[in-house]
Amino acid sequence: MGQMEDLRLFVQVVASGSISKAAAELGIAKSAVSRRLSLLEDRYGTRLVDRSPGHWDLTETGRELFQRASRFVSDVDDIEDDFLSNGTAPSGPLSISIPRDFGHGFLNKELIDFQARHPDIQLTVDFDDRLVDLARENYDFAIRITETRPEDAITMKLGTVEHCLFASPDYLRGHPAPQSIDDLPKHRLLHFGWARRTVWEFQTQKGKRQQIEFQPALNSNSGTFLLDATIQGHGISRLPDFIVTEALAAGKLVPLLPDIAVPAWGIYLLHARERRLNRRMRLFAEDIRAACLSGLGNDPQAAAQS
Amino acid sequence: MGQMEDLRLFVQVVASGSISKAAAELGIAKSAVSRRLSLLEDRYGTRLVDRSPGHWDLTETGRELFQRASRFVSDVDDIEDDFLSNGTAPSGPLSISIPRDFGHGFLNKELIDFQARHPDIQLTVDFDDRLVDLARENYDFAIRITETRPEDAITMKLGTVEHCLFASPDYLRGHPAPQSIDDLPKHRLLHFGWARRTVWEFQTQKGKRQQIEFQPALNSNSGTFLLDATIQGHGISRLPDFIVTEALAAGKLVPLLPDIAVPAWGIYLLHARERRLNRRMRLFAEDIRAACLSGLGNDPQAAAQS
DNA sequence: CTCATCGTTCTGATTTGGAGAACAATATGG
DNA sequence: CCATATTGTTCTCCAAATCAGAACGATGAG
Repeated sequence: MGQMEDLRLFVQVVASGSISKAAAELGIAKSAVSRRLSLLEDRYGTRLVDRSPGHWDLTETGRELFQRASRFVSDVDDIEDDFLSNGTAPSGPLSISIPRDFGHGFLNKELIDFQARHPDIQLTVDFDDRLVDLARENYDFAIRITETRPEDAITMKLGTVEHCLFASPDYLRGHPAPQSIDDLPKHRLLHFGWARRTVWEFQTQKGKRQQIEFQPALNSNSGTFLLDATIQGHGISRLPDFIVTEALAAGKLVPLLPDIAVPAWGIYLLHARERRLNRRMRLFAEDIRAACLSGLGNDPQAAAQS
Repeated sequence: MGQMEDLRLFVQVVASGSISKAAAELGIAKSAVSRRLSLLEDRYGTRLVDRSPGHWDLTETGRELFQRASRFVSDVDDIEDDFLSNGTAPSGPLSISIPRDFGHGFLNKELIDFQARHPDIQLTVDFDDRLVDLARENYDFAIRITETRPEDAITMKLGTVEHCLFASPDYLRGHPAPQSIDDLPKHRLLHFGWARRTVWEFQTQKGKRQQIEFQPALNSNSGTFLLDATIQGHGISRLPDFIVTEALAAGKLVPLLPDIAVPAWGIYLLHARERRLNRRMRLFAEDIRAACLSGLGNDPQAAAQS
């Protein structure tokens, strides 16, 4: 980063009125915002914001810095806007591999919008749940939703996916809803993936981690398939929010153990290690990142992670 | 870095009129300047400078960007100037360990100037050739001049020190000057360091690496001592430029094999791995780095490395 | 008094950017 | 016309910077 970027962050922080809010708006951790503000204050040898939990007060120096820095920050934004549109339209191929369910359920609109904004980019979207070999199969990007960060590519974390436990009302008529995590193995559990026996991990309201080990009643790599199976009363599944939105709204599914937290999976944007980002890739990455940050416009209530 | 810093670099490049000159003025490699300019052009999707070896032409777009970016860059510089002086004067202890010869022969003026500029900083300068233990001995910084980068600390490379071979005219009256690297082992060689047998490495004009192995006639860790010994005709030594400047000017020493290159040693600024830079350290590091970049003002002819 | 939320600090991991080598391109001088 | 020097470009590796996330302290509200 640089000192100019620090001034821009300062302007953002003051405009937000809190470190936590600024972090959410910027899409970075609040520890990073706190740290950079402190470094700026250290650099200038003076406090710019008097703050503590529940207290926020811009100092006289901070007020003056905000006033002066705001002017050039908007100058820079104007320059960026003008020159980003001033050049030739980006063109050429851009190929993305996206998990089927996530793509259809979450990114369709965004992908179409991106194509509309950049008609000269030849966008290829491959809906595929395989772990593609980015370099060999010549993808620019892949999106993956996993519990652990992929290690064989350069990854950008776009956000997280919350999971919940669901069952249909029909299933629950024949099997009383579980009252605790320990009750789960007594049920028919539908697992995303392939495993003869597997482990689901949870976090209780008190922060205690707990696992269950079980033999899945059903295995599949299709979230849509698992959704359908769950709706038809085949058992309890653990599914990401974006898959179940409609079924929940229609009353076809019921959330279970809502006080239990399922560790979120990360949404990662991957590209091959040796691939430097070109302009199309950068535009796509920025759009996708912004979309995930704002909850993809589909659900403005979705809060940015912090 | 960030997009604002890239615009600042662009302004600097245009003002310099060449990538090589801008690199020298910025104190970074020309590959880095070339790279960042290309990335900026890639980002805006248009050429900002038409350039090739010997050719330099600002495009229309580049001209406009330069004009607009120049304004806010000077705004930012004004803010930096005002706010850096606006705060309380930096104060507190700052302790540095510096090799004796390098410190006395090269940094005295700079250290005094630094103290004058920051009277509230309690500067402690320890002229010591030992490899100090930064953390245990509580130094903020150490400066070291070595062939290889120190690995047990965080290092910033300040510059390089050129070495040459020297002898006194008196010595050369009794021992004909070496005509080639192969002639060297026939001479009495004075070595900086401690070694029963050691190796000196050279690079011929054609880029070929060549070594000699020999038993030093004299070992010492004091450049001053080796200088005196060389002046008194005890043999041939390999010494850094900053030690021999006066003796050369006075005709007390004669350079040998001037077409032969001695691999330069690096000047490194070290601080303990677990030590975060405080304001005093940062000010010192910036001053020292700038001083080394400009050849320490003692020799304006010294060109910046590139 | 307890709980929730905010801000801070620390550590490990990840990303970014620079150094340097190698090479291509171009201009100049012999 | 050829050789050399200098500039600009590209690539790879490594160092440095920065971020994420965990843990903890502080503060306010109920």
